[in-house]
Amino acid sequence: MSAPNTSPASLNHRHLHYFWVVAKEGGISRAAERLGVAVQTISAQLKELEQSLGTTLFTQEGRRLVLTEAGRTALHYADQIFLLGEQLQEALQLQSAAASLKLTVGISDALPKLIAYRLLQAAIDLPQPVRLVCHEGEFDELLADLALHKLDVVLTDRPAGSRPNLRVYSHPLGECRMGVFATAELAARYGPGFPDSLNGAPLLLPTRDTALRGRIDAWLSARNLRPDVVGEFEDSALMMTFGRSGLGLFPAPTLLADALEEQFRARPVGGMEDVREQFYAISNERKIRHPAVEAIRQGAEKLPLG
Amino acid sequence: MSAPNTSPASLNHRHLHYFWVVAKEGGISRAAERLGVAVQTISAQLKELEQSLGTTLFTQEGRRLVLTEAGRTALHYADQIFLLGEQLQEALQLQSAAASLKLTVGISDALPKLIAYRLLQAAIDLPQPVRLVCHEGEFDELLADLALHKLDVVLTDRPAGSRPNLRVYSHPLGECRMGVFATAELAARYGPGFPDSLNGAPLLLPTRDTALRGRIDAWLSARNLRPDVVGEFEDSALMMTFGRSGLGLFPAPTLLADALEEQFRARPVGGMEDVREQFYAISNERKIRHPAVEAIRQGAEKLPLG
DNA sequence: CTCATGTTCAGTATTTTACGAAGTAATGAT
DNA sequence: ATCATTACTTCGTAAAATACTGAACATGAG
Repeated sequence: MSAPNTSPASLNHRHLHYFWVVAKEGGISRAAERLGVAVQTISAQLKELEQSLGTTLFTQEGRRLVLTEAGRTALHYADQIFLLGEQLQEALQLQSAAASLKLTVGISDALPKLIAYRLLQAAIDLPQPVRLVCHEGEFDELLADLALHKLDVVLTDRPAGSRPNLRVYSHPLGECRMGVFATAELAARYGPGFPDSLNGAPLLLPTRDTALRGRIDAWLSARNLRPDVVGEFEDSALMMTFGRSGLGLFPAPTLLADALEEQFRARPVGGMEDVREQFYAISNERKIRHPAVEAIRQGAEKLPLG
Repeated sequence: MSAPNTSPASLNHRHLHYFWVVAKEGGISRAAERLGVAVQTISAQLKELEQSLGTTLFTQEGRRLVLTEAGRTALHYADQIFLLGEQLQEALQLQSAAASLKLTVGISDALPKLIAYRLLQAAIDLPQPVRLVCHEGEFDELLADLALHKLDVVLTDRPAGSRPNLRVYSHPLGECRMGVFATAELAARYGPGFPDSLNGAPLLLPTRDTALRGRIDAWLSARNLRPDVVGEFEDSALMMTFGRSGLGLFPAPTLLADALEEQFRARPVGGMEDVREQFYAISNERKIRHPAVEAIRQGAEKLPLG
């Protein structure tokens, strides 16, 4: 319970400030001039301060005001108080200048790194500097970290289903058409006759627990295609790395065609109509408060993802 | 034309106080309860503080407010600032409690000590404790010290005449009838036939530079009395001490009859009609500001001096 | 004496602070 | 899922604190 307010009504900073300036300037008129305030005002406020403190701060000696003993004591404290006030403002100014916004983001393994990069670009491009901390991991782990506030946001390829104990919100960021890619050699062999050419073709796929895998399986079976699944990967970057070595064809966002050519020497083999990879930002709040996360969401709207 | 305002508008103490309490209480609602104001008020003032500081101090995490890094810095300073504020008030409270009012008084030699004591009684009896510093001396010396602010007031038996370079003000305190006193033996001898018995009687008198001496001389000559002036004294107490030894009769305020009997074994010999000793307080100010001096002046009005 | 400084007062304007009502979010219970 | 609860915000207006004008007055200094 709050104590019976032994603490005397906290002293008025404005009054103290006037007192301080008057003491520094050595007179009410000069203080009034410096403060841009009428002398009567200062005189009255000084009186109120003296009343609230229960002491007289100045005595009129001759034609000038002279600090009393109590006044000198008060001035001593006021000096320190206002010094601290200035230091506080300086400290925060420095801090905010140096303080880049910190964005701790979890990136789902299944999300192509390049997509993640393009999404995060919006945050990096914010006027204020952003310090990015990226964690990669499995979807569930990331959600757990998010709930514990160890992450500000999770970027992933699917919304967070309704979970009993987890209160998280999925913000759709967009989607992107998928295609099949491979090394130039494999592309030359399987490109013609696509998609029928996929029958028996060596194919790398995401693991079954990803959103994308289900859509690809559906797409294949709708066309009665039976590729030879030579590898399954949780991490799409790992899949592409294997694909680069010529182990098999692999699915990827068509959007990334150029980047895949450059980084993985991969050529497009064919498009997978209807199969789209979706992207979500998952946060703890229905309404996104973190400015960098909001930047990501807004940036995604304009991004040519699909 | 708002200048770049290098000097940051001095931060609002009230805002900072609200921030401080919110941080301490861990929430706006609890802070509002403790401060006895509405939550909206605090919320708004917090926003203004954040704006004025250019940083956000709290983030809403779930349903509670959590200090940001800047907020923690600000809290650190606020702690010190409000600690100082409390200390300031405490210090002044102690100081004013212990700080007895200091009254430096000059007492003219010619003024009877007992009169001085009775005059000062009013100051001593003030509700606030008074620390008395008494200086005795000659009238002119005391006036000089007064002008130098080494004395708050001079108690004397005459007003300060208009002096060219001295700006002092005489406040009449009252007057008191005079009588002639002596040891029991002398009183028995000279009492009968008073005042004619004074002819040839051994008499002690104040020196010629006192106000009282002039009046006594006038009184004597008006009655054609020629006493034998066996001693002149600047200090009335010294005169009475000699009188106590039986050296001669001496004048004194009739008011002090009881005290003279007790202290100096002196008996009244007779009264001196028309001779009165007057008392004045001399100060540097036309209007008395020193509360103890004012108490003396007021106390003298009620005192049975005459 | 005059000038500079400070006090006091009355009446009014401006700024700051406060609050009621309504709204948004997150949370926990049914 | 729906709903009440808690916590905070926003908006518009009311109350309070602060400031100003203008004028009279006190006092000490030159």
